[in-house]
Amino acid sequence: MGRREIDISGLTKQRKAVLSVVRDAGEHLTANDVFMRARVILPSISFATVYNSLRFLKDEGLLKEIHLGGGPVQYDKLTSRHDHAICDSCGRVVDLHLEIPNSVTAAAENASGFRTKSFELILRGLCSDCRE
Amino acid sequence: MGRREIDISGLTKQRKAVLSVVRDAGEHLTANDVFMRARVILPSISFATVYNSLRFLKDEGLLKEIHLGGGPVQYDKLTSRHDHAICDSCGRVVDLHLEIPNSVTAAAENASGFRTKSFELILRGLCSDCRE
DNA sequence: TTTGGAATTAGACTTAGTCTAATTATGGTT
DNA sequence: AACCATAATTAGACTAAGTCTAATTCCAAA
Repeated sequence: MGRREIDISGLTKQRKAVLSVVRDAGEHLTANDVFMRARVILPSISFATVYNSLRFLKDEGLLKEIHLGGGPVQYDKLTSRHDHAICDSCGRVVDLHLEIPNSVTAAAENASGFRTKSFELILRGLCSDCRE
Repeated sequence: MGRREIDISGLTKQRKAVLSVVRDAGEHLTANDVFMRARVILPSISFATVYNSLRFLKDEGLLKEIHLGGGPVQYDKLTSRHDHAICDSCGRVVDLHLEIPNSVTAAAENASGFRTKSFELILRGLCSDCRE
């Protein structure tokens, strides 16, 4: 419904490089990580272009920004709705695919008076490694 | 259970000032807001002390840090578990008191293998003002 | 092939927060 | 009261992350 079609082939080579860096990464990347890796593909790419491209690609729905306490913003190739767990000790971030009941989001809309665009549950705790 | 007792009267005057600023505020404050207001009470207080005090008070459980996408960290006098809604357009943050079913947090622990210390649902959308 | 808008670039700039080293305050002991 | 050890505070330099600006380059359509 209403979701605009994206023509990836029409992206500039810089945007294609940035997108492929995020898509090829096994984990979430910071803007700086993306910059480092994009330079391997396209040595002349600038820092600002990486930021611009990440914003553009996010606005187009081709990738997702994740904002978690403390550190820098991370970029995620997984664009469908999902949640995150963060380890308080080592900072590891894990994707979670939780079913949040409609009753919860309905209550949230109701209580806030907001029109929901997205929602996310964030769990903070200790990962299995950090618990010993 | 096991929650250590806090003796507020034993706080330094700087920490008391910082705490009272957060407690007297109607809304969430950034560290800079706190600094500005604390200076009214205690003109000699330094920026670093505000940061140190906020960290100390957070560690003692006397206030809560809230990290939301983009902007600076905000400080909240409300220390019990609760959720937040953020307006994508004006940045307004509203506290929500949602009941998150145990089944959801259990699924999150299960899927992540994390030991949960806290969790929060963040709703992003448009507040009633910004929807016109 | 010119031209106008969009994208890119380099680098200065800003914001938010941390770190360090020197100083000051506090509580316990004699 | 004087002394000591420890903790807290201070000023200001520093860092990290990201934004902004102005000049340049690219590209598609006339």
